[in-house]
Amino acid sequence: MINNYKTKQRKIIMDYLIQNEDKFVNAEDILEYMKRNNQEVGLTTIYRFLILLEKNNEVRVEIKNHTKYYQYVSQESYQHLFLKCKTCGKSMDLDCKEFENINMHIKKEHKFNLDYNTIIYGTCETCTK
Amino acid sequence: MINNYKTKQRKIIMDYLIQNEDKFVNAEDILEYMKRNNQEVGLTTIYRFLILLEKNNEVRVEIKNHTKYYQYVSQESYQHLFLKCKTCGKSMDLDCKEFENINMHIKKEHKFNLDYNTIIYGTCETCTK
DNA sequence: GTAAAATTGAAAACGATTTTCAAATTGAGA
DNA sequence: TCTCAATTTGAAAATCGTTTTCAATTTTAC
Repeated sequence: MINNYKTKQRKIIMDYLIQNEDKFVNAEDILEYMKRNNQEVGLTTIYRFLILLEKNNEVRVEIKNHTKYYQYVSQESYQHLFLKCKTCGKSMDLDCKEFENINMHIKKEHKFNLDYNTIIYGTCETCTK
Repeated sequence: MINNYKTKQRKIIMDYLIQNEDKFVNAEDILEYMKRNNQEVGLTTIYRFLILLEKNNEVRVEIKNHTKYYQYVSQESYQHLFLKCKTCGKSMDLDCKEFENINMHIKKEHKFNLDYNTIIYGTCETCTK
């Protein structure tokens, strides 16, 4: 949660990301929002800021068709596993309790510390049928 | 395990992937191997075959710096979680027994069927220090 | 053996992202 | 508040992995 929102442009981008916390958006989505709202933010600036957010673990990242999609993650200090259906895109957090078990097992037995905001892919019940 | 290896080109690519089962390789790696061994396989063919293998769940896929890397997975019918250190690249399968618990929990409580060969990222013990 | 289907590969196109570089903005210290 | 250094911005150009195109070749089915 480093203070990266000093400039007008970054504040606007952050607003958009927070407004759309429930979905994954890409640079183009952000640019279009800017245009619709007559905000002046260049595409280059958007890309640069997204890279910064990624480095700071403030977003989940997903790549689809050679395009990066971002989802803002509010509680930066809170570690998650995140389930996502490859078919319909539906997604959910793995509840904290179960996550702790998995995390502990992996830490103790496999000597790995899971990343923040890892996305695990699968297929949801509806799409499985 | 569909029979996609009818042609000379595909056989050579498969040989290379199986030889390098322990690492992730990209299209360029495969092309260079071809050149070194005076095999005639075009880059387009390599890309096309990799897309096919991905569709058939015969490879694990990882994207790094806008480049796709592939790792051949021998037992196609066997579902894995795969841990990978983001820093040093070291990786390992999550052992079957523990995986079953996680898989069951996710299936029952969250109504999700995990993908084959999902990669989970983290940091290994050495790199954490 | 023959026609249809699938595969190949060189070249061109694509397109998301990054780089460049000069101008504008912001921050820190006087 | 002024000043200079550091950071940020953005338009345009470059990058580069991947995909498309299309004609030629190979494979398959009957």
